[in-house]
Amino acid sequence: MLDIKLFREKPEFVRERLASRHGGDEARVDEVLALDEKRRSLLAETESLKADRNRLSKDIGALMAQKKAAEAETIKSQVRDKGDRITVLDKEVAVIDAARTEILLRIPNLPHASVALGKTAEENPEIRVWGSKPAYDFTPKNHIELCDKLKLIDFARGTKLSGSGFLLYTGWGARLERALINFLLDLHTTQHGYKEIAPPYIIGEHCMVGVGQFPKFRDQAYAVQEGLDASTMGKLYLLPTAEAPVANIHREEILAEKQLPIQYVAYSPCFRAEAGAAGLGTRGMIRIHQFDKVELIKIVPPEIGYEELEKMVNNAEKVLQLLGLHYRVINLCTGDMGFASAKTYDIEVWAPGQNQFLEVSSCSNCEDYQARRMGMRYKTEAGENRFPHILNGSGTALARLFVALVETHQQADGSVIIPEALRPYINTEKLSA
RNA sequence: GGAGAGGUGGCUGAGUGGUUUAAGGCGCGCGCCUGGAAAGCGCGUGUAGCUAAUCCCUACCGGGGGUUCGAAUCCCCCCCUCUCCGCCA
Repeated sequence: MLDIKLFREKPEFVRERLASRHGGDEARVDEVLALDEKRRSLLAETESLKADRNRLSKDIGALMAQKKAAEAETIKSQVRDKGDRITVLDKEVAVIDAARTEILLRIPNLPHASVALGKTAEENPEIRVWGSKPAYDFTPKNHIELCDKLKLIDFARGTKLSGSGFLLYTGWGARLERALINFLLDLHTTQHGYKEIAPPYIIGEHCMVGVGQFPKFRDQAYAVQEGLDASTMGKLYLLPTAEAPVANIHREEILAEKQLPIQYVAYSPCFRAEAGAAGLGTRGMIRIHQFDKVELIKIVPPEIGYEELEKMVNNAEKVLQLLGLHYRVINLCTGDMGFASAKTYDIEVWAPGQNQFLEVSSCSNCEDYQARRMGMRYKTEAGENRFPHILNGSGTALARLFVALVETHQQADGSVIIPEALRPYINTEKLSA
């Protein structure tokens, strides 16, 4: 969440930056400020009453020790009234506090100054392009046809098991998926300096709040089971991305500066309800309820947040380069950015069978927005506690990578050539029927 | 799932209703001492809120609620850890 001090000190700035996103949230700035002011004045009154009470209670203690029970009783009756008033005020403060927090949790991060102003995806600046669209002397097939013919995926039976939006990988398809996961994990651990993490796939609500999924996007998550809620965890949910557990690893901790930067890489399946999303219900692998992803997380001092973001994008690009895939990097404009992000690069890979670019990676610097929600800080050498920048990026998403791979490297006869870099993981040079 | 024991600062470990304003120790920082160091001695050493403020004040002893003038301490609910039993890949 945003720093409440920023609202007090630069309300105009906050309004303007919020308006540059989807718009609408800037109206909440005044609500926050009104609640904050109310809260502080109540707090001042409550705390001075508490100070009185503490002092008088101490006097009672002293009188009791001197066996002056009658005098003690006199003071007690005075204090009792203060106590009643304190109870009332405490409740008022709690209500206002909860309301203020509720609003703050629903206000998105502010876009970084370098982010282009814009409303829709059409206004996202293209940053760079790698390679070019591959040429074919035949009409390239789409992945659905290729996967059917090569029996990599059994779309019909996947739907039979779990409904539309779920995939059943079979034979070489399952093998290819596993090979890609291992390839990605090895690349990022051995070449890019990330530490491998295998997180739980079922996570507490507080993790979802921490990364900014909740409360706003609650309807996009799969809840595991009613009645299994724990008081400190809240309900349990299937993770929508490994970002949720992994970014939260150090929540409520104070890290030492020398521990930073921290770099984690984690494979996990990702579960998304995709309520109301376009493109679901159609066949294929582009938008599904469960897909695999290898996620990159960095926790870094604010000074290097943006250089680290550039490095992270490069780390993700390396995947596509090694697999011989054509892609472009775009910078999301203010109106197209995700909730918690201050700056986001998307990587889109070319899928010849679809004749379109597919988003396979989204790399964001959330600055201290998530760290505040999680209570994650680090102590500098000078002894100051600060919020670190938390970055997340896909390195990369699997189902669409699978699509781009088979569509790009397809041959006239419907077979698929496996790129050199992937062969150690799959033990074949070619997938054929 | 059942039974029992626990959860206190960076660590260790006291504390069963009132000089606890969380003792003592370790660690860490500063100072004294020293040719220099060790030892010794002295002072300091959590988080957050409020604030012009490192002063003061308020809150925080796993989490939440309650009793009381006053709760680390008493009561209730929950979470977690450990040991044993049960179940189990």
